[in-house]
Amino acid sequence: MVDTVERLLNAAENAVRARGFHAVSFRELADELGIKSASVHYYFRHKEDLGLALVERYAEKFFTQLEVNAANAGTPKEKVEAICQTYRDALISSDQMCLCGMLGAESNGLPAKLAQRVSRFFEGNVRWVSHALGDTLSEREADDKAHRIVATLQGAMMIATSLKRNAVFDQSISLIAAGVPDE
Amino acid sequence: MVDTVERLLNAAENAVRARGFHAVSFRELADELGIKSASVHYYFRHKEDLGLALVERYAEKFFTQLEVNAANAGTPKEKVEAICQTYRDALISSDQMCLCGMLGAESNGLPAKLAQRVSRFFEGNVRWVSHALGDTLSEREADDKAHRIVATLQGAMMIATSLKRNAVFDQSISLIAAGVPDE
DNA sequence: GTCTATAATTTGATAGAC
DNA sequence: GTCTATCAAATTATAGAC
Repeated sequence: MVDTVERLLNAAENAVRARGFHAVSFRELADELGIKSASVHYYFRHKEDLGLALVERYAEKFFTQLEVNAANAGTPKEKVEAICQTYRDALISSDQMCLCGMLGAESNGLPAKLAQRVSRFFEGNVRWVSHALGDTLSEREADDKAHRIVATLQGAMMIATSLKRNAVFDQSISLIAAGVPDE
Repeated sequence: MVDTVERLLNAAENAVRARGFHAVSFRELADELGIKSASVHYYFRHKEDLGLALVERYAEKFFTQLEVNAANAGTPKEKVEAICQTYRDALISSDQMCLCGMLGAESNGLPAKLAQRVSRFFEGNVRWVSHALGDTLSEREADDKAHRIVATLQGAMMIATSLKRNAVFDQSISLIAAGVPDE
């Protein structure tokens, strides 16, 4: 049997990405694992702790996978394609939007520390893209473009989820790489 | 004294845009208005009814304002600038993201009818932009571009909200109009 | 680690008086 | 239209036995 913490995080990530932080309860997660809600509290004393662990694990996995996808990317365009691919996998494989996209939307209703951790995820995203764009652009241009790319990826996931059509994601991001220098 | 329904919708829209549908309660809204939660149920029997009224009013206001902002827009570029301005006003004036952006994220956790109404909002958005792009583009190109523009606007609002920096919205969308035909 | 039991609060919702 | 009163269920969380 897999580690209980991991099973818990899996169930919680799934539930939060589908319905949001406030719509997920300890009891529901416990039921899914066949344990009691008191046992969930044993691993995560407060719901905020669970949220933090969730984002921590998600961010780690995301950036690790991003490095894998970008390993053979030389040009800025290839690097941007790599992050698009990383986002795409997150959506397509689970049919759910980004954990941080969900939590970012709910931001003002989350415990402060959790909201802050989520915003760090986005800062990391933007920094990665901005750096990937290379130095053919001014710092300001790269920063604007990076913000736009991350915003488009996140918005595309949300809208694809709402419309229940994953193809919308591909449509929305199809033109991203076109605007990026091919070296 | 303003109409109670309107005050209720104002309070609810504010709360939902800040924290999400599930994080808002009838009692909280009642307290804000100085009435009892039973009275809220008098106007909206079920929470789903409140949600539907919220989106209905939001969409109506949005598209009305969009037509106002686009009244003197001739070129595709000017029309796209008009929808960017409409989004911008929604974010800046209230420091909150789009009601439908929030509900779209929570989509899988909402009553089916409500989720469907939200998706209609996005379809309307995309259709408007696609039409605004004119016929210098192929239908497919216009559709892709429209999806991307709406996705970018929504994602930009979410990320600006998470980072608590409205300037991020302007940064993210600053390059949108540049890619649109100037006639 | 997992459980039972339970506390304290909140939630959506309804019945019925005024 | 607004209220009091109330319900049944759900929620986060804790104490303490095994």
